[in-house]
Amino acid sequence: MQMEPLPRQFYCRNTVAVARDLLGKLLIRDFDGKELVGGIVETEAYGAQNDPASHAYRKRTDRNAVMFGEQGHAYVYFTYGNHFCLNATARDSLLAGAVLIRAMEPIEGVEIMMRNRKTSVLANIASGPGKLTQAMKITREQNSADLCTKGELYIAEADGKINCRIGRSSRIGIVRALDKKWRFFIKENQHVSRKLTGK
DNA sequence: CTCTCGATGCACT
DNA sequence: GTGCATCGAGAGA
Repeated sequence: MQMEPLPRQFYCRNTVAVARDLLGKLLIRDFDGKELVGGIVETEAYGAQNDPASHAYRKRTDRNAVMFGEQGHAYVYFTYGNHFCLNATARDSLLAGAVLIRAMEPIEGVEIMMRNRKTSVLANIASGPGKLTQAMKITREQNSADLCTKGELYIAEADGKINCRIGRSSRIGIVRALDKKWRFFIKENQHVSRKLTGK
């Protein structure tokens, strides 16, 4: 697949708008000479001082530093003792911001993803933030990677039109700022939306 | 099918 | 010491 990365400009906008617009884009991982590709189907926006649920709510630290840096970079963090989560940094006028990429639909390199995930059930390959990073072998090593250049990890426009309905809700797995409807997902993917909302 | 609960490591208080 | 932007096994229905 020959795909051009999304321009830096794309990420230099309101974080919530970027989260919505990342739906349907392609996440591309160059791993060990193989290309792993997935279509993004679920995202969440995280802000700065305006967002009590964000890692960047308080101050800049070693962990969240990337969220305060240039837009269009990967912010990867480790959580719950087992999992990595992938974000794309994005913001306009705020101090910090990022979009959590929660789920994707495997498109290319599916065999390798199955091996990484130790399952052959397609709907279980990347239907969650921890699963997605496991399928694509994304770890802290990819933290701060530039998503706007063709490298080990980037995001590109998909071919053709994405014809789908977009759903919106509170964010998952947090207890603060539940009034903010900053989670976006492609409705057609019932596996993903059902599993992750628990409904 | 749904729900509960333990694992597990690290950032931050 | 506390609390996670989670996952999957296992139990119950």
